[in-house]
Amino acid sequence: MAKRMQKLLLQNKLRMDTVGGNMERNKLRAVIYPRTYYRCAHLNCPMKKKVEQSHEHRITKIIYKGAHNHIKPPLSHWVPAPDYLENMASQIDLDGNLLTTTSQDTNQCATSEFGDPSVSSDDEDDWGACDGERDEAESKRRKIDASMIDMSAASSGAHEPRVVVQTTSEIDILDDGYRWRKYGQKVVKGNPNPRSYYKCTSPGCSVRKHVERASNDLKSVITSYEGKHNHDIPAARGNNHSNSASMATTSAISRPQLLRKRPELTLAQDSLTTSDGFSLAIRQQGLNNLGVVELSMGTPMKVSELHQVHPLLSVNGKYYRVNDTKQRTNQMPLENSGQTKSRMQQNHWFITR
DNA sequence: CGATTTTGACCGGCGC
DNA sequence: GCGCCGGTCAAAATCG
Repeated sequence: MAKRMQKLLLQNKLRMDTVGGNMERNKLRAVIYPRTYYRCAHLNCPMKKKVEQSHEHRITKIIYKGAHNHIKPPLSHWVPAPDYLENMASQIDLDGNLLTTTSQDTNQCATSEFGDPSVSSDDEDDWGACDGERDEAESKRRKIDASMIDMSAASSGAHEPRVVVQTTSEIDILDDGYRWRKYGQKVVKGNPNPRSYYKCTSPGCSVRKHVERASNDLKSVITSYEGKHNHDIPAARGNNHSNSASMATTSAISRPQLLRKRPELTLAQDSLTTSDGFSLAIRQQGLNNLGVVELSMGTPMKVSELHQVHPLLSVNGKYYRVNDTKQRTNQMPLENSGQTKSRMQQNHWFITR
C-alpha cells in the first residue's frame, strides 16, 4: 500500500515537473497525424467529432464528444471547427457520414465555443483549452497511442482504427454486449485514476479495450476499443457473472434483463441510403453522452465498423442490438409491439422494436 | 471448481 | 545506456 502511494506521489511529481512544452509536441504530432475537427452544424449543439488520419489518409482514430441536443435535421452533419479550418476537401468518414470539408490540425487554440468544461483531458487541448498547462504526459501518451496505430496501419494496411467513446457517468464499464476479461490495471501518468485493460473473452478474438476516468472530470469515462470482433455477440448467459467487470461495478440489472430490453436491429448491408433521418447512438441505460452516429436523408451510412466494436446502439432514444445478418440475407421477422418501426429504403435495414 | 479479478513483475519502445 | 512509461503477463486471490 505504501509502495503504491509512493508511486502515485512520484507520478504526480513528475507530472508537475513536466508540464509545459506540450504545444511543441502537439505541433509535431499534428504534422505526423493530421486531424480533422468537426462540430455539429446545428445551432448551439455541443456535439463534436475529431478524426485522426495517417499520411495514407487512413483513419486511425475517431473521437465523438458530447451528444446532439436536437432532432436530426434532414441534411448536413458536421462542419469543421472554424479555428482549425485550413484546407477544404470532400470525403466520407469511417462511419459513412458525408464530410463536406476537412481541416488539418494546426494546433491552434480553439475559441471558447469549444471550451466545454466537461471535455476530457483527451480532448481538451484539441478542442479548446489550449492554456499552456496541458499535461505533457497525457500528450505523450496520446502520441504513443497514435504512433502505434499508424505504424501498424502503414506496415500491414489492415490495422483497425481505435474507437474512443466518452461519456459522463458514474458507471465505469459500458455494457456493449460482448464479454470482457480484465487483464490489467495501471495508473498512467497524468491521471490519478487507474486505467483498466480488458480483452474479449471469445476464443480467437483479439479485441481489446481500456477504460479510464478523465483526470479533470471524474464523471467522465473514456473507453477505447481496439480491433474488430470476429464473432457474433455472445448469447446472454444465465444469472451468473458474465461480463462481471460490468456487473460488479455498474448495474443492478442482470444481464438477461438488459438484453430483453433491447429489441433487434438488423443490418443487412454495410451501406444504405436512408429515406428518413434518425440517429444511431452508442448508448447505455443511464448514460447519455456516448458517441453518436447520425443517419440523414440521402446520406450513405456505413456502420459495419461500429457494429464490430459496439453492437448495442440506440435509435432515436430507443435501445437496439445490432446483428450483422449478411449471412442471413433477408429480413428478420418484425417484432411488432405496436411501437415505431423504421424500415429503410431498399430493404437494407430493418429496425424493429 | 471454473471464471474472473487483482496486482506485482516484466517487456519493449522511446527520450534524454 | 539508462530510466521512464504504457501495456501485458501470470500467479494468487476472489467470486458465484
